[in-house]
Amino acid sequence: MNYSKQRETILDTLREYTVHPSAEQLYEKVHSKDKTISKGTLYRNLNQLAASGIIKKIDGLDTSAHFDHNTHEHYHFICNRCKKIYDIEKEDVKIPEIKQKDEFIITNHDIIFKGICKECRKKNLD
Amino acid sequence: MNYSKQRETILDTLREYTVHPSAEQLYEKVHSKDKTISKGTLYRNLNQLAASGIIKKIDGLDTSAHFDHNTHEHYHFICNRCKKIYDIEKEDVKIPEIKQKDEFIITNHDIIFKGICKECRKKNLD
DNA sequence: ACCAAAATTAGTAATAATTCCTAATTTTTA
DNA sequence: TAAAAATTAGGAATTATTACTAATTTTGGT
Repeated sequence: MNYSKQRETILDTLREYTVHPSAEQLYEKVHSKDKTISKGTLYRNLNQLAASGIIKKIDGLDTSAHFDHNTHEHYHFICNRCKKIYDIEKEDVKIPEIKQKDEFIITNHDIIFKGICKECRKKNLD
Repeated sequence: MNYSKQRETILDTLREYTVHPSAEQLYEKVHSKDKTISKGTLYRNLNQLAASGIIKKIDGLDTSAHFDHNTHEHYHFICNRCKKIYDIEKEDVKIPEIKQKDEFIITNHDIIFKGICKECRKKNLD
């Protein structure tokens, strides 16, 4: 991968997030820094960065992909009400182990927990 | 939910699958039975059926949602090469348990395993 | 069975997320 | 510093899905 100013801006911007933005959300922020960066460039770079393992692409959270600069293995929780995405540390989960039965070579797995977050639960009690 | 002939056809058709078709794949088959069923009707019904727990909607497998008539809890494996989706029985997985720390009320979770399936592995050895 | 209310439909338009295309520019190589 | 390779902006195209509307079907009470 060659250097490009645009890719640097995109990666830097993603790294400012503690949560995991969608491409659209990231675009807003990237665009506010550099008006000339196009969506094509954003998507291309996010996919390249994910393919080379520098960032992570998370599917299945909602209708769009989300991106995460935190590459250490961890899982996610999405609140069904507010749709916010929280990190679940791997240390807090008993990691699933699968009896492979010679059927599959499993290289990775994602766990997505769903439910109601503390904040939304509180709101409901008012 | 009222009865409708279209919904019956859609559900019957989904139940013919052992794998989990996308809406598009299902549409082909449904359409071959009844040319008048529209995509709008298909999507609406799939979402209604999923909302009422009669079927399951699986996100995060690829770019589209997939649907599963098998409502007993189980996980999925998707092959990175052929993109086929296999069932992983819950009995074959040590279920993850999370230290909730009072933060979340977890109502459900999905696990998606990724890797290479047996068939694709074989092909590579030829 | 009959009828009004509610639910559902087909078909199409609209939207959202993402990829593709192309000519121009930038980066790397040597 | 010039040629080759990679990357870009911007817009068109594609894919997946939802929204809209007038017509039809289903349902529950009589």
